[in-house]
Amino acid sequence: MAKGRVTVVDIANAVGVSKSTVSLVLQASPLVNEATRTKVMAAIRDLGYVYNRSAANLRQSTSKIIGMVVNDLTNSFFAELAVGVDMVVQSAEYVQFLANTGESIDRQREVVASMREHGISGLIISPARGTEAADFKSFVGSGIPVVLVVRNVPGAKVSSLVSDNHAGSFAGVEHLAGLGHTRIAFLGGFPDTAVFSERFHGYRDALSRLGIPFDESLVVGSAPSRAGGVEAIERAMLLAEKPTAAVCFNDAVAFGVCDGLRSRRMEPGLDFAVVGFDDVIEAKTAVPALTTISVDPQGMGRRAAQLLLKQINSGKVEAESIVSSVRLVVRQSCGAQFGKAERRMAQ
Amino acid sequence: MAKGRVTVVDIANAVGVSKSTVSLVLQASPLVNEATRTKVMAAIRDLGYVYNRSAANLRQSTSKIIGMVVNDLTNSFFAELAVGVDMVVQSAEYVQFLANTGESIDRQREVVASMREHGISGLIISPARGTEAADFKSFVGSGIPVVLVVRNVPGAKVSSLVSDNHAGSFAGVEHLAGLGHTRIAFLGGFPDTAVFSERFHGYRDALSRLGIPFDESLVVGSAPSRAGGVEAIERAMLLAEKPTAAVCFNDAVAFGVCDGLRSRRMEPGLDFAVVGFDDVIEAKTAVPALTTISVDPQGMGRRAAQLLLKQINSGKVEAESIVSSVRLVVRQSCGAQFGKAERRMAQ
DNA sequence: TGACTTTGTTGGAACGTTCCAATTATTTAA
DNA sequence: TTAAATAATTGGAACGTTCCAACAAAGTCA
Repeated sequence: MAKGRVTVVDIANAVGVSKSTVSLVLQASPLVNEATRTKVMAAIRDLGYVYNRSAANLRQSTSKIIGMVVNDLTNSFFAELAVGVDMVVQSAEYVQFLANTGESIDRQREVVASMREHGISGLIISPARGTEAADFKSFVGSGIPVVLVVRNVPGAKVSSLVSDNHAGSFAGVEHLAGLGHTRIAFLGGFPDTAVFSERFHGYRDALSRLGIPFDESLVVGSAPSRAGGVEAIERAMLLAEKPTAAVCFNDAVAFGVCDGLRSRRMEPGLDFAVVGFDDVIEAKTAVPALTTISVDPQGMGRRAAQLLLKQINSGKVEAESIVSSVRLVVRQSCGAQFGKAERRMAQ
Repeated sequence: MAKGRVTVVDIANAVGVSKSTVSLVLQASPLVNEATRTKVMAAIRDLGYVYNRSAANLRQSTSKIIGMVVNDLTNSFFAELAVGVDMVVQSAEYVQFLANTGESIDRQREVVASMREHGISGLIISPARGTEAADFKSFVGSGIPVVLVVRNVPGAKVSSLVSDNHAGSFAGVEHLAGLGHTRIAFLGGFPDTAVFSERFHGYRDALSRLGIPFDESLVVGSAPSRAGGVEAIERAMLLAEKPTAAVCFNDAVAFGVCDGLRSRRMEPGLDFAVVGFDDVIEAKTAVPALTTISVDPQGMGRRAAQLLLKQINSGKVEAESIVSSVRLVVRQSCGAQFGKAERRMAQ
């Protein structure tokens, strides 16, 4: 009792077996007799034993821990991504370290190093802007699987799971053009990111496919946030030839665009068509409900975790690149529910 | 090289010192000579050594890990709470296990047990509904500090950090009454939670202090979400004597209430006054900007983490109960910016 | 000079588990 | 009856670190 902590050998003594037997019970081994198993279990309960995974990890040199690093947890897209990961990680009886980098590359380096010291057996990361392939060298060197999610890092020899950004904004533009729009803006996002570039090229390629001239002044970048969206639509509305519709970098921007429209007494869906990107939960319940490109962040989190666990279990780490398909979800913010006559948009 | 992993003894051999010396270098001990320190550091870099914290934990029986459990990470209030915790945890060079329970008590029990097995040295938890004091017995027994955050659990002998819910809704009602309202509803939230009861009593006590009769039909519960808010305002508007204003259970509900008002062609702030609770980031940028009771979830997360770290470091775990003060933030959704004549609300 | 102190360094024993090879007890096969 | 197979258990060595007591070398004091 005086000793700090109850260990396997304590329960072994209490029951009158060896620590090895207790260990076998803990691992649910079929080798141990039913009678002794129940006795051991009883002692475990009575003495208040708690399993020490650190010790086990040390011996086995494998842990049931995975690392999860996101660049912005306050963005509900990433929060849901984390929830998706958490779900499969939990049901596989793993536990996750979660860290938020807030786009800081230094912070990212710190937490990733710390996780590595703690012996994670895999890492899922939505990398901060400016992450380089070299940042994962240490992992590929020691055979620890890494899954890049949402954002890819060129040249990194690790797996990745990203959404089909090009196809997504392509579909958004097609849809708006089908409603009669020709002045379609592309709003929000930082132009120096891979995701922006993919979504932007989808937008541009759709325009050219549809024979709509591309006008550079209609693409206005901003922070990928609600506040950024407000700012972007304000800038776009300063143009001589105003847009009548917009494909937004993401849903946060799209909500900001709606806010900005309202404060100039325009109703999204009626006076201006807005298409978002991501389909966060609020998109469905907002008023007007947001027409958006559904990426299903939670599903993406689940798939990323499954991919990672598969690689952990198989032992071999061959990088796999998955592009997850997206689909357009038509709701109200694009005005598709109105007849042409009812919409008040210039076309 | 053939051996799996580089250890302290490998670098000790490479440099020509003992493993003890290498260990001292790793701990930045002042006892070791500057020359040998630099030699050891060089070897660490060259051989690609990575520190094994599991082994260290085993020996020291203390870890640099804390556990963080939240009931709903998809709610941005809790996401921000987690970010706040993460900030101070990271800068204290700890790392956090984060798990989401989704209000499931079973899941909560599992993850908490798992974290305990992994040797966390403290736990911050926003408990799922139905959590009992007994669920923390194992922690108080072994002297591991626990901080309950957002929701308290009666009878639990652990620290807690909750916001002043009573004062918050009291202030909300006072403000609305000051604008001339007398039919003030209390919308959203599950009535069987402690937070609901505190916020509801603040509402009720304010009414009685102000001499406004309490009308039970004006309090309508719902899920504490955006969808729940839509539902709650719809039910409230079915009343013969409709409310003209509402204090909402939280911001998510308040946004839902705004959505619901709009879909019946009423403008929040102009036709109906809405006050939220929590002050999530979107509250400021939404249109109309939400008048709300500011709780500062990120700050709360930071304070909770500081409290926990203080207890971890001091070694003594005396339960501390902190009630964090709140303040009313007046924005647009309550209509305070308009003169009495401009508001279109029945009063 | 001898007795101390200071500055670095060190081997070995822990920490709590798992794994391996060895052992005993029991059953089956011939 | 003995040999072989099966079932259940076991002691001890590992895993990679930290801590402790001991020690050597050099400097300080009177």
